[in-house]
Amino acid sequence: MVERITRANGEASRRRILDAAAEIAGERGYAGTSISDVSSRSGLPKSSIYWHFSDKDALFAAVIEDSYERWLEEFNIRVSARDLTPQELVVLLHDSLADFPAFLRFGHLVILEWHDTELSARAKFLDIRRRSLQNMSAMFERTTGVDAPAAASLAAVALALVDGAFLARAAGENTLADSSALAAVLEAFVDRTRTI
Amino acid sequence: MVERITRANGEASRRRILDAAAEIAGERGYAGTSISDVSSRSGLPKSSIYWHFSDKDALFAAVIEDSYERWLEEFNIRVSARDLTPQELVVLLHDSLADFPAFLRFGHLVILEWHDTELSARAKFLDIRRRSLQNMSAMFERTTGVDAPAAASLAAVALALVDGAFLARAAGENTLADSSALAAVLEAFVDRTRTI
DNA sequence: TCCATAGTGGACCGATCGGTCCACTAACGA
DNA sequence: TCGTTAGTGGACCGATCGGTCCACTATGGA
Repeated sequence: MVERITRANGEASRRRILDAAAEIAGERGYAGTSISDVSSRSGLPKSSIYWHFSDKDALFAAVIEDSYERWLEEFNIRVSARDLTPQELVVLLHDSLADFPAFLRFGHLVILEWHDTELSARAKFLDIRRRSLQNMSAMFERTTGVDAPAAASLAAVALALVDGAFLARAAGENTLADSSALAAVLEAFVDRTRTI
Repeated sequence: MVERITRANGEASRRRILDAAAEIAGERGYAGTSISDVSSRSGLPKSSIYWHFSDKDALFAAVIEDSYERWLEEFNIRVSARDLTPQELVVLLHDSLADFPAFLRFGHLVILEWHDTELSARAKFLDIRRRSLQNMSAMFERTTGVDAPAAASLAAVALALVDGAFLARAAGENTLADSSALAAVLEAFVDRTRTI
């Protein structure tokens, strides 16, 4: 039995739905995004959305996964398999997220949004954050030479700075639009950590 | 003509509505909070809500203003009219926001949430942020002795750290639950700024 | 005491919500 | 060529949305 070839139309439609949903969800959050909105922005009827995804929860879980993968792909290109110092990493994170903001915008929203039933999208995003913190921590241990607890603290601070700067951008403030300020902060903190 | 005394019941109801709305809005955001939810949590009928507030937009604008004032009152007690260094301020901000999270939770949500019509709550929160940044900047100029641009950069970094740490707490991470890490970061950055 | 008014209770409105159903088309394998 | 199936179009569902309306109660001032 030959592997069934997926119809070109089906895959393309799934893409259009995910793109439209990611766009709107990054602007309005889970509760603020209606299936009808996704339908009209993607140009596909609601029945197509429910054919590709079982329900709203599953759709937005797929949106998180998909937009994360698309951002990660771009990010990995910029990293190009090097090990990075905290200040290098924070610059790459900041700049790549400024170019592909949909992923983190929706991510931040689902962190803050609670619902009666736990959202799959939220669980997925929290898992991505947890793994990212671990990766950053391990990398910082190698590139700065500090011990594991100090590296974990560095990672937490780096993530907080990136999140905070992203929020400031969303608020229309240009105070941290330049990533060099973040790098300077982390460099000072790394030096302080090393000398103690 | 004697000033008309407001009925005790009316003011108390307004309070209950604002408290209920702030609670739910901090969990679900603007779009995710329905007037029916506010009605049942406050125990007052919808007609009472619409008697006290003209519409949903006005209600949540009042929620931002009110929850800000209540947090600010508590914060000012802790500050006790001193001038603070960046590291002192960030600790007080972090801890007071951990104790009164409703204000910033909803604030972050309305930063990220967009709507067809600009939300009054969002505009109010952005204005509060702007004024806070100015106040922090002026204070840091006095307490650290750096020049105005450096003080503004310090304020932006301090705010980003507080926002980022708050988001990490909302995500259930305890990596930055202790505010001393934030203080250490800012102290290192202040020293670095001074010596340049 | 009696009227004016602040505020409550609840039925009700049209629009929209998430989701279902089913007829239908187009492309594929046999 | 023909039957199967992936995928589309659109009508439709009950529930809930933000908001309105109005009868009603309770209270304070005259």
